[in-house]
Amino acid sequence: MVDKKKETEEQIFEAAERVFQRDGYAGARMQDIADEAGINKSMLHYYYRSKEKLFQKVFQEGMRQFFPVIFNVLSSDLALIPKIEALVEAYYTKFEEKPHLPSFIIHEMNQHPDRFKEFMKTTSFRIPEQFIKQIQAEMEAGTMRRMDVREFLINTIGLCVFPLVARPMIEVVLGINDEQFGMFLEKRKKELPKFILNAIQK
Amino acid sequence: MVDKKKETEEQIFEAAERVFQRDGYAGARMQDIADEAGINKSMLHYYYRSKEKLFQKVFQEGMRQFFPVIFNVLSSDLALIPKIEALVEAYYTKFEEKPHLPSFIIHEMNQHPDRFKEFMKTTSFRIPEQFIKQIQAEMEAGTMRRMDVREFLINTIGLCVFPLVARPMIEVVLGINDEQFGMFLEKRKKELPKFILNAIQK
DNA sequence: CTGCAATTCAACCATATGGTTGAATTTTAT
DNA sequence: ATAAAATTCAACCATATGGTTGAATTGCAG
Repeated sequence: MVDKKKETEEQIFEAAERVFQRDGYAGARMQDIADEAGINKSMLHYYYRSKEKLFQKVFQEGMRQFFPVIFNVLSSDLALIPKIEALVEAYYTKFEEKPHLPSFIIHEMNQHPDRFKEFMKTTSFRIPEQFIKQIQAEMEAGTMRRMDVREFLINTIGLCVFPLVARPMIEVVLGINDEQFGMFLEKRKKELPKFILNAIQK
Repeated sequence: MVDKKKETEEQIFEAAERVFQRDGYAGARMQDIADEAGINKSMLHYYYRSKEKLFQKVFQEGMRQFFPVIFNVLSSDLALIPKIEALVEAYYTKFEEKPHLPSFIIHEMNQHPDRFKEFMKTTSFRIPEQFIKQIQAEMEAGTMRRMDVREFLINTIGLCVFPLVARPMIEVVLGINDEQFGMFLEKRKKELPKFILNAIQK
């Protein structure tokens, strides 16, 4: 019966993930989460005491999916070029399942910047030391133009994330539909690394 | 009295702008808007019939500030390099006054993508023809590497916008505070054009 | 089979929220 | 001064929403 308990708890959590990521904290309804989980509202409070607590879990789990995707790749042993290719690839495959995650993180971090910063610090999400050294080595060796590593990282992440959070805008400006957007991202997987590599080449 | 009327209507609108852009549609409270405007709730409904209607105005005005910033610069007569510099400059000075505008637009466009797309179409926000021709000319002349114009535009906008919507994340990852973030953007005004120009150079 | 713990559900409660009304007061244009 | 418009205020309404409760049901160990 412990198994069954875990199962239900898990179902609720996954439902909460979908609803919160789609609607945001303020827009999410506990009833919607219950419906999505196929259970009754009382269960939500039986397992998680309040909307706030349930949200915290969803948000923190979202963070754990959002940042390690980047940092794990960054701290790998790959050379610069395959590393950037892997980073782009990781982004665009990871968020296929959870398309709302990037905009969710961005929206909620802006709603409660202090809480967000606190969480980032306690979980020690940092720029991997390994990556900083790698970039510096490339610059020393003259295989990459000199620039601020942080600036480079922000640009790279921004280039990956932006299309995912600006999807409706991109669809209308490019005059494409949802299906074609998928193709656009596929093509982008190949084009974006070129753009980034060109930007840092001497 | 027409003047006074306009004045109050304007005050309400500006208050609504601040509250909606900060809290989003779902998070905004009509009472908060009334307080912010220094008037009472009845006035909101006297001038704007409902939360929804007031929001529509705020959102549409936000769009008119967000897109023409880009498109006016893009369709100007500037050469490519000063144009990119002007674009970055325009972004980072424009949104100093309304720091929440970019994340507001992104959040709400994702909440109602169809409504958003409809609005974009009726107001005919498009990639300026002038700009497309300019880029193609550069590529013909061999002063720029061949790439998809749309891809180039999305990258440029993404690079401008991302820091503005990911501010808390950037502050914590770089270990800086709000004041230092301002300096970061100042420095970025100079660095970003270099990055972009390098990325499209042959 | 039985009793206990886990689980479910419907009904309910208190509050927040968007919205309305109408009368009283103030401001403004003429 | 007067009429029209603008503004304020308090009270009110209907609904939505987060949260609670207790009885009923289910599942499992003994």
